[in-house]
Order: sequence, then C-alpha cells, then structure tokens
Amino acid sequence: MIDLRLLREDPDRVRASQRARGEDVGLVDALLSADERRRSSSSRFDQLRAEQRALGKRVPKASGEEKAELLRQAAELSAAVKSADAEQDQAAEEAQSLLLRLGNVVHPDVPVGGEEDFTVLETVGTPRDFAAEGFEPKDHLELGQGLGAIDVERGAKVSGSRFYYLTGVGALLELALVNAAIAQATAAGLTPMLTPALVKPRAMEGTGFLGQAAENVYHLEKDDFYLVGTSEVPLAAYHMDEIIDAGQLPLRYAGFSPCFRREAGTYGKDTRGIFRVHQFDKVEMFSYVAPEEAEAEHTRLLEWEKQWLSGLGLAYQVIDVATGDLGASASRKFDCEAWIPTQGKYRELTSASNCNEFQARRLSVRMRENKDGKQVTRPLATLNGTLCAVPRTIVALLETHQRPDGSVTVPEVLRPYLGGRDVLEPVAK
RNA sequence: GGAGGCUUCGCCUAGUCUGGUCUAUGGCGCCGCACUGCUAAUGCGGUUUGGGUUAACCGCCCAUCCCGGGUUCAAAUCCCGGAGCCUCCGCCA
Repeated sequence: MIDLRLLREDPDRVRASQRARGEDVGLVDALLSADERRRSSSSRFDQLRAEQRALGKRVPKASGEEKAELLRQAAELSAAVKSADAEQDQAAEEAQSLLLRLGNVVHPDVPVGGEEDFTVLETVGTPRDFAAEGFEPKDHLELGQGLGAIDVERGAKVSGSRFYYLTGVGALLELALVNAAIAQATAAGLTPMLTPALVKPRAMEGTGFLGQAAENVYHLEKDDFYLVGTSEVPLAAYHMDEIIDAGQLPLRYAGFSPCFRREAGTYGKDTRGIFRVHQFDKVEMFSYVAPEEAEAEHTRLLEWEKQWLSGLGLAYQVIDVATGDLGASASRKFDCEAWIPTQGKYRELTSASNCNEFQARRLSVRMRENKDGKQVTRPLATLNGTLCAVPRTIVALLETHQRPDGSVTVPEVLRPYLGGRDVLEPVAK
C-alpha cells in the first residue's frame, strides 16, 4: 500500500500513477473521502471513549444517590461508545479496502504504455546465426525429446495441459541449474532459503497478488491456503510484523521453491513445450533494504541476473517494463529477455522489481534506526528478482547451444554440477 | 486424531485466582547525558506499536496485554469461539 500522507499531500501524483497504469483514477478520490470519514469517525470515538473512561474512574469512589446517578450516565455513554466504535470500524474497513486496491506509485522514469511499450536498456551477446552455420535449429521440445529430457505427453496424461515431466538428463539439468544458481547467490552473500509453497491469505494479500493477479493464483478452498506463484511471497512474508534493526540491513535471500500459476487468460499462448507451464521450480532473489537504497539494490539484482545469463552463454536484452505491464506492487521492473532461436525473438527469463515500501507497509515490516539521537521506526523497501526460472532457462539453453545432430553443449558453469559432462547426447528411441 | 500446558510493550519476565490509580513490574538490550587519559565499569534519564490533533515540534487524546465475539458503568484479568507454540499419546514420509 502507498503512504496515506503522500495521498493527502500530493494526490495528483497518485492520480498520474493510476492513469499511467491504465487503472481507475476515481479510486484516488474515493479513497481520499473514505480516509476523511475514517479520521472523523475515529475522532468521535476517541472523544466519547475519553469521557467514558473519566466517568468510569469516578464510579468506585462514589456511593449512594451519587453513584446511582453516575451509573445511569455511564450506561448511556456506554451505548454511545458502542455505536461510535462500530461506525469507526466500518469507516476504517472501507478506507482499507480502497487502499488495498491501489497499486504502487510508478517510478517517473518508467515508460508509459502497455506491454509493447517497454524501453530496451541494453542488449548483451549476439543471437547465434544458424543460417550461417548451415542448419535449421530445432525447437526446445524436439531437442528435449531427443535427449530424453522432456516428456509433455505423459505430463498431459497425468495432470493435463501445461504439465510436463523432466526425465533423465532433463532432471539432472534442472538440479544442475538450481545448484549453480544457489552457488552464485551464496557467493554474492545471499542466504539460501527453502520456503513454504502454501501460504495463508495474509501473505498472498500482503505481497500484492490478490488484486488483479488473483485469477492466476491457485487457492485451496477447504484449508484457505494459496499456492505461491513465486517464492517472493514466502520471502516477503518471512519478516512480516517484524521491526528490523537498521544495522542488520540489507537482508538478502535466495529462495528456491516450486511455483504454481493458473495461466488464466493465456489460452492458446505458448502451448508447445515447457515455456509456459502451471508448475515449475525457481530460484528467486529477495532483498530488504532502507528505502533510500532501493534503486541501487534494484541495479544490483539486475547485475546478478545478467551475470547468471551471461554465464549460461545466452544472448539477451534488458528492458524497462512499461507502466501498464507492472505488477501492483512494483514501482519499476527490469526484465531480462533471452533470445529464443526458433521463435526469432527475445522472451522473458528473469524479472526484477523494485517494490520500495509498498509490500513492507502491507506486511508491516519496518526498520528501526537512530536518527538525530532518537529511535525511529519506518517501513523499509523490498525488492525481488528472478535468478533462475528453470523451464524457461532450459528452453533457452537447449535451443541456443544445440548442434546439428541434436546434441547440446553444456555451458561451462553447469559442468561441475553435471558430473563434468560437456555435452548432452540424444538417446536412442 | 486425543490429552495437557503456554501466548504480556525488541528479548526474558511480574501481574490473571480476587475486574477499577495496570497510566502494565523488573532484568537484558538499545539511545542520550554525566563521570573517566581511552575502553570498561558506574550513575541519572529515556525506550511498545498504531491512529488522531499540529505547517512541524512539544504536548495531549484514543487504541493496543495472540486474534474475534460476549458479560459489565468498567476487562491484561471473567465467559465463549479461534489461531500459534510446546509436551505426551496415536498415525505417518
């Protein structure tokens, strides 16, 4: 959630942000007046309650006629307090529900527009020229099947469309990727974490996934659990309701977990292979920092992503995602898109978001620091970035490093995690 | 699944039986000041969190003793429901 003080003092900035996101600008004014009602009803309650307490203190000291009179007045006040309390609760609830619908205020440098209106910040590496090498690249599924690495037919038989098995060398490849990613993150000082994949509503809500993104989240009705779409959720909620000493910051984690996505509204998109699936594993980086450090941290996360992709020998571009394509929690988002040879375009492999204080306010994660000789508490900033989303990385790897005979060269960084193997060979059918 | 115990302002803790100066005790930690050649030690003071009021500060008011209801003029304290943690039993990877 955003800072209500900012909303009161500079509502135009919030309106502009909503407009840029292509979201309801009227929400800002609805929230302003709901906040007004919340404050006035709360004042009314506070005042009545103060009277009630003052009167209550006199009761035990009085006696006889006087006491009877006090009790009569107190009973009246008691009723008034009760109704003021109910009014206050209702007003607070209304303001809160409006506040939760409001997305983060976007960073001023973010390009305005929809999915196609991103800015390319940088291009790294050169897409491999298969025509010059004289052969037609196979797509990841054909390659994966040849290697005995991917089985989508049985995935569909057992679980339906967008499910798959990683088999044999495919399974080993995932484990190698995950180990290499965790090793890189650990070397950079991040704390490796294995996180829950089922979370309570508060964690999901606080991370910002129950607004517009709600239709993409699996929910277990009977137990009221949500399946996480990323370990960002359990990592953000890890410090929920805590106050962290400024000296402990930054806190950096590398979470590994399965990720579940309903992929609603993507009917017919990326139906072949394992590019877009309902369940996959991912290594995710997550940082808690002081708000003034957030932008520098955002760049840092991006650098670690670039280091990872470059190490895998992939060609990619970095984009500044446009306002209309930002998640509710993000003020700015950088995606790394890797070149997929058979698609002839760059596709998203990683994504780093700066949520500044937005998630921390919702989850009540604060920092305590010494300012001018006084201890102050304020929300901190959270950021997240993909290190390795396994299936998409496999797609890019197989296609990029394939050879004419259907074998695939293993990038050097992965070899130690594949028993020294430097090439994956097709298996006999 | 069954039985019992626990949950208080960063951490530990007093208070709950017997409702009202609980405006929540003490210790640790932390912050400030003093003393000191420096450090340590010591002394004094401060230190829950959130909301409101304020241009801001000071101050003041309200809420907050795991959460939600209830009883009462009045709830940390009594009653009901729930959550989490711990111990034991059962089942189980």
